[in-house]
Amino acid sequence: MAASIRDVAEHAGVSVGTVSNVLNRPDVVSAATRERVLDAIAALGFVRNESARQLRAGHSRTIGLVVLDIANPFFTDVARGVEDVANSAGLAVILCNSDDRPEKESAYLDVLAEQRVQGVLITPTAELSPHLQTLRRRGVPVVLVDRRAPGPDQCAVAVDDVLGGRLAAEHLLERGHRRIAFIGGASGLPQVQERHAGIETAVRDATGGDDALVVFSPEQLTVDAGREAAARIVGMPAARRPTAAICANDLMALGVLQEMVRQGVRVPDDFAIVGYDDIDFAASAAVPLTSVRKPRQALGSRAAELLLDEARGGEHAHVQEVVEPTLVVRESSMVFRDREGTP
Amino acid sequence: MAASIRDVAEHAGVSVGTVSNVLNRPDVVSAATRERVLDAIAALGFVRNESARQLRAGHSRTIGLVVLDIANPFFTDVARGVEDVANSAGLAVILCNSDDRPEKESAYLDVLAEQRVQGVLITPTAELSPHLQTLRRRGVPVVLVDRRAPGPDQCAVAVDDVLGGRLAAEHLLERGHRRIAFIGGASGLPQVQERHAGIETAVRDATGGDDALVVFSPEQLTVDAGREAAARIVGMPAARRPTAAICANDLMALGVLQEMVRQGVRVPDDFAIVGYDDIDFAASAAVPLTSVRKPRQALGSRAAELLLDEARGGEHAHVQEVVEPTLVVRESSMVFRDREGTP
DNA sequence: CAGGTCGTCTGAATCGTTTCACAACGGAGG
DNA sequence: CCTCCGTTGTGAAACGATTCAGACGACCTG
Repeated sequence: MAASIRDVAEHAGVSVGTVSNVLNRPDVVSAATRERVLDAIAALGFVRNESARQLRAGHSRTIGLVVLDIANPFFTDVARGVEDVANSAGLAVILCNSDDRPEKESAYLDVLAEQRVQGVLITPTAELSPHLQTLRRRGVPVVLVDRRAPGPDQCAVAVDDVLGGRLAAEHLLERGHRRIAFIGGASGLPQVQERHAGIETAVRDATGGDDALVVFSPEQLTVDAGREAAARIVGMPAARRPTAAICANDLMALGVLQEMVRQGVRVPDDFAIVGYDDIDFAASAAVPLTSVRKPRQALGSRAAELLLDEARGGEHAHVQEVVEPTLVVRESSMVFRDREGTP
Repeated sequence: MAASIRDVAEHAGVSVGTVSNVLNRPDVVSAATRERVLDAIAALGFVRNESARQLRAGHSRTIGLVVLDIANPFFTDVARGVEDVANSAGLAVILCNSDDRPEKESAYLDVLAEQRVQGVLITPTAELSPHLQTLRRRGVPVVLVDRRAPGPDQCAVAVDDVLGGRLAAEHLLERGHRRIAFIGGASGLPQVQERHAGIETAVRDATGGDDALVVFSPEQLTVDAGREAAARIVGMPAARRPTAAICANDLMALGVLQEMVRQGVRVPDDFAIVGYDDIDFAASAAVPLTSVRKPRQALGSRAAELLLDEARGGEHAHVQEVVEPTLVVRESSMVFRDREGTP
């Protein structure tokens, strides 16, 4: 059906080797011949067959990216960072969505192995899949994204989530909150556990105990889960009810915000909310969300750079980067006096 | 490096043909031999080489999906629909983001052609790229998503955006609005133009003229663009200032909402907003957005089904589907009396 | 017992590209 | 005129899986 390099060769009256040279090393072929070959290519509508190239080369010109939740804008921003770097290196990205489910993750890792991707970028589910180990044993570089490496034999670009949790908690504690909810997930993601730990430390430092912290662990880290948690908070007796919440991600924070508003709870006057990730929608919520900012796109591009370096071969020093998040204070956690500038 | 089918054959003491049979037609090989081959596969950690399969097969086991803006949750929802269908057919999806730029789109179409994808799903930029025609001439099925087909020789799953625009406009007109802004894009996307046309019709039917409609055409359909348009609206003299806006998508609507709130304009009491697409974030905005709902995920899955049907070969009747959107009324367009239930 | 059938396995051809050793040619230098 | 060299171009051997015609027994049937 499709024209092959051989058809082009015949049409141009040269050998297949020459056509290949025109394609890959145009300088070694004379201008006249090159012209003829190029004409033939245009005439036949020839398009290189990547499969054949890859077969010969032993590897493909793609990398895999496996994320936890494609519906979370955090990950689309990461993906964009990855894409930019990969594209300028002439690589395509195969984007896979594990939905935080180990089976889906494993299935995708198998697909990527069969595709002979040059490397895999992954924000893994709670447990590191054995398929990841297998991949690495086969010599496929794997870089963890938004997750610390388990050892020094692997690259990772992570965020200091203990610090992130601490920043969020200290911010609320400074504003006088003494009953704070942490709305995290039950999946056991270390990122979330670290945030929890950071919050606990800050709370303990400020109050001398854990009593000020109420933990909610919904199944998933979604907007709906945030809504439900908010409903439960509103239903608590006033004496024990938290006055603020730190959410494990902005999706949940938006859910909390929405439910609070729906129930007539004023944000931030009656209830303060701090999110995590600082996705764009956090700033565009009608009550803009205070959030712990991670460099979303940079996370992706940096991880991709490390992956490409490792894939390029040569000496490669594994790097475990941990970037520090910052707190972006917006209206959702400002008590009224702050807005007015009076003490 | 990696074990090939030949290594497996040697290790198991059989021919390569037999190994291939174990992989593809396990029933034609005796249980004993199958066992031996399976053991060898496990022992060597053999993983099929997709490139070789594809080369032989003449096509890959992937489809391409090209979207206008991966940061827009509308498209991630579409992508999820595509993914579900593709995965259960054993196909992988290569997700490409054109950013509404024809050059990027063309570049990605070239990549997809080289990958010998089984088909391409695309929400194209304003002009249909010649690369699309080329693809189709090469026999690669192309299905348009959220865009009408230019002719009957092609599948498409579109939305009746004239109706969508009309629904949005009638809703506002019924509530008494007589100066309405349409915040669309300058890129010339037919979807947006149709919405515009539907709005114009409704306005003309209700008021007998075009005077009630003010059109804004920002460069892009983003949150920021929405914010800027809102700022311009607020800056207009009260006599000419619209009392409501219909936005070409929810991203812009969220931007408008945010800026209005920031400027102290009450939504919906002082200004009503209607978005388009009904992304999840529309409902979770603190002033929940009225929006024109499109079946986002279904759009993707239906398009993928059509593509697979066409790719499967056999007789395939091209289908141009046009689904009807519905208006989801939420708070952002409810005037106060509506909320209270009084006329 | 010849001939046929069935189940199982083999081996070679094939897909389209890249790569590399080598051939052909022309010109420069001796 | 011969040799040497650089420039171009050739052609065949990979890469790894699939497929298909056919080999080979074993078994059945008339």
